[in-house]
Amino acid sequence: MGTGVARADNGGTIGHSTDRGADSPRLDEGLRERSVATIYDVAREAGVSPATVSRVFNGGRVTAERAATVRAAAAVLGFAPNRVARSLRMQRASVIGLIIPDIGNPFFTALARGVEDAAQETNLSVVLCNTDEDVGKEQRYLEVAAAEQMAGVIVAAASRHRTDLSALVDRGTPVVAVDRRPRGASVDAVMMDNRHGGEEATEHLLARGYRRVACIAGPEGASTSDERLAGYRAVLRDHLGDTGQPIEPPPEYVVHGDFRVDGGRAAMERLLALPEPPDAVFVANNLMTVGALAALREAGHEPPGTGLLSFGDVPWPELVTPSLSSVQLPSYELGFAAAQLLQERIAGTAKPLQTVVLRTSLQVRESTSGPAANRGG
Amino acid sequence: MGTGVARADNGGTIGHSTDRGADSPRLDEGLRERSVATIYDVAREAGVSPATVSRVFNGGRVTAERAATVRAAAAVLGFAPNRVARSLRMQRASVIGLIIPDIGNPFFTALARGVEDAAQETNLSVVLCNTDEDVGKEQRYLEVAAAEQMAGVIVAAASRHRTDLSALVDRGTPVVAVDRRPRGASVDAVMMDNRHGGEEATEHLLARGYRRVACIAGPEGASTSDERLAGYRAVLRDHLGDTGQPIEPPPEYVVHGDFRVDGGRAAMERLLALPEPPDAVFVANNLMTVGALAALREAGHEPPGTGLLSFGDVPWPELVTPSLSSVQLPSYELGFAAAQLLQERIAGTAKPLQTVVLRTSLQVRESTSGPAANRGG
DNA sequence: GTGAAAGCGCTAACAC
DNA sequence: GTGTTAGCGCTTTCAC
Repeated sequence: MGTGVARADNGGTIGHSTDRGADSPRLDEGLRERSVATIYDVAREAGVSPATVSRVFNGGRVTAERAATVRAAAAVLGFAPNRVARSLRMQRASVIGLIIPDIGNPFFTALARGVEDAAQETNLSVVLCNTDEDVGKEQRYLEVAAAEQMAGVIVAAASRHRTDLSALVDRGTPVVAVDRRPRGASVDAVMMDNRHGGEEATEHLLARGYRRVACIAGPEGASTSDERLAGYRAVLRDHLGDTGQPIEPPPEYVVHGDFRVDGGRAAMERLLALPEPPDAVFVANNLMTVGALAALREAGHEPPGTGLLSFGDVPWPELVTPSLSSVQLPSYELGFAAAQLLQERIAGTAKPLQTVVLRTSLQVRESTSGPAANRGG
Repeated sequence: MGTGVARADNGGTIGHSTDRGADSPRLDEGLRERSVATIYDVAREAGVSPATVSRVFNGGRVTAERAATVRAAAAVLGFAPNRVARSLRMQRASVIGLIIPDIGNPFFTALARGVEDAAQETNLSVVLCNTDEDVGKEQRYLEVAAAEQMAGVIVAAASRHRTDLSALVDRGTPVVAVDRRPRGASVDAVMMDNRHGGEEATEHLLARGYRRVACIAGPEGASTSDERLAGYRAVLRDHLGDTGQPIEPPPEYVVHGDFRVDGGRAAMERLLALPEPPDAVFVANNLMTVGALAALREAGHEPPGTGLLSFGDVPWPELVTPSLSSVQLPSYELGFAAAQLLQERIAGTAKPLQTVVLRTSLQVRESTSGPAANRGG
């Protein structure tokens, strides 16, 4: 006792107090910090038990009058619940992790916005971790998420084969994969219809009169890339040219890049060096399109003379002339849906694992208005 | 006691055990989760005390042999320290928060990379929070940072006047302001030399022969904007024109935007509507430059005929033709320095508060190669 | 509806 | 060097 509390109706609350006099030993030797109010302080101030304070802040059953007293006391003391203690007790933090491979890519930042907005609806805060496409860094973040007992994690995996979600899955932390699903992981997933996007893109190019349609694909083995490429291939296979004959693009018309700017540039340069260069190119992601466009310009092949169609908008599309046609990706929606799914799991739904697939849509702009031969003719 | 441990040399370790049989009550009613090993489990497995396990994982003095035993036991059990419990005990989490106003702006993403790289050197993980320039959202994140007992926070404030760091400062959490320093906050800061950048930009424009130099400034009251504008004004005031007379730009040559794309466009449109439009424009941030360039193009005033110089590179500069001259910002370095400063504070340095100022540098490209009148003459 | 009390998993005195 | 032990601040039975 000896805490010298004025309220007589509360003398019994002992054992905890934030009465840390200058003589009481502190945990840290560093700067002397102002002490922070705990539920025990609030309880004493309000003349109730700590349990009641806890109930007030967690929607337990407390009489309105008492609740008001507690809130007032909390306000006076500037009390805010200690989330660390709460997490330890609950075995679960009020935080969800969002792990993305490239914070500089607007696709992922839009996705992050979707996650945040969906998480807004509950009390979960979102923390963002950028792996820079580095599997090691990603692994560390996954372990941190587990060790921090995050309520759930949304992950756009850096690698389909090497990303290992087991640290989380093993301890029962809900995980949702977005955009890319790591091989063999038993988790919910939200993806987009890459194949459909590739088909739509290729069909559009053909419809606009381009005849030698190439594809700058992503890394071989990446599921997103493979599916986009499959869409491209399927359309070309089914397409009959002006002569009524199927168009068989030479195998050199498919080149693989690395989903980055320089890879796109190199790929386009390879394409342009071909004996018969393509008259249109479908590029499998936005960053490679930036590089591809640069290469096209340097070679004097500005779109739409050579058609250019990007899977996903390039960053700041308003900067680019001519404006670039693109497959519009549901990036925000991907994030939003993933966060909703995750929150269902956190709430404890027992539904079987599910995969949600969102559609892309085509945005036609200037860069695919038709081959040079068609224009002015 | 009833824990059924095989190791005879450890029968005394009781009170804790992760022996959660199917009949023992669990905290959560949801999915039955696989139990996670604790230091008590490791201690039992290794035949040592929990304290020793803790020491092994925290660099305490333990004999090499014992340490090896402990590590082996930990490996067998798949033990990873529970960071939540650790944070509660230490009154400090192993996490630093980075709060930025716009995750879509490459300036801030580069800054974030700097923070991450600097934090790599210690065991602190970085969690990123995006406030979307919304002071309310920012406030919530600041409170979360406090409630989560983050070891420190780096914040690029959404507002100079309304951002309130007191939740953190009051509890003694180290805070470093980057890029913008909230008014009256007693925190370390890492800024760049905005005024110098504005001066250098304006001098360059004059040196290239532009004579009617305007400025699209940021929001009035934003310190970063005010300083850039002050640099612009100072140079014009000191500059003598071809006639030996000072150049007095009309007051309409300074227009304020909102640091966003649309604001830049609107500002440029106002400038172009003037009876005597400027022949060069210094734009106080990258996003407004995007809008300004669009307006310029629509009006048929492509740079460099009208000079355009951006404070900070536009996103994906390789996309833009003509290439844009710009004041290069030390964004990565800003983040790196901020994280270093923060880590010093976390380590407990007692240095007085400091403000680090980093220099900008000018990158000359095509958009400022000289006014239309000069070329070809 | 309310209070007492038992931990969540860890670290840091303190004793040996 | 190592073990014992007391909490960090919270939530949640369990009793009343």
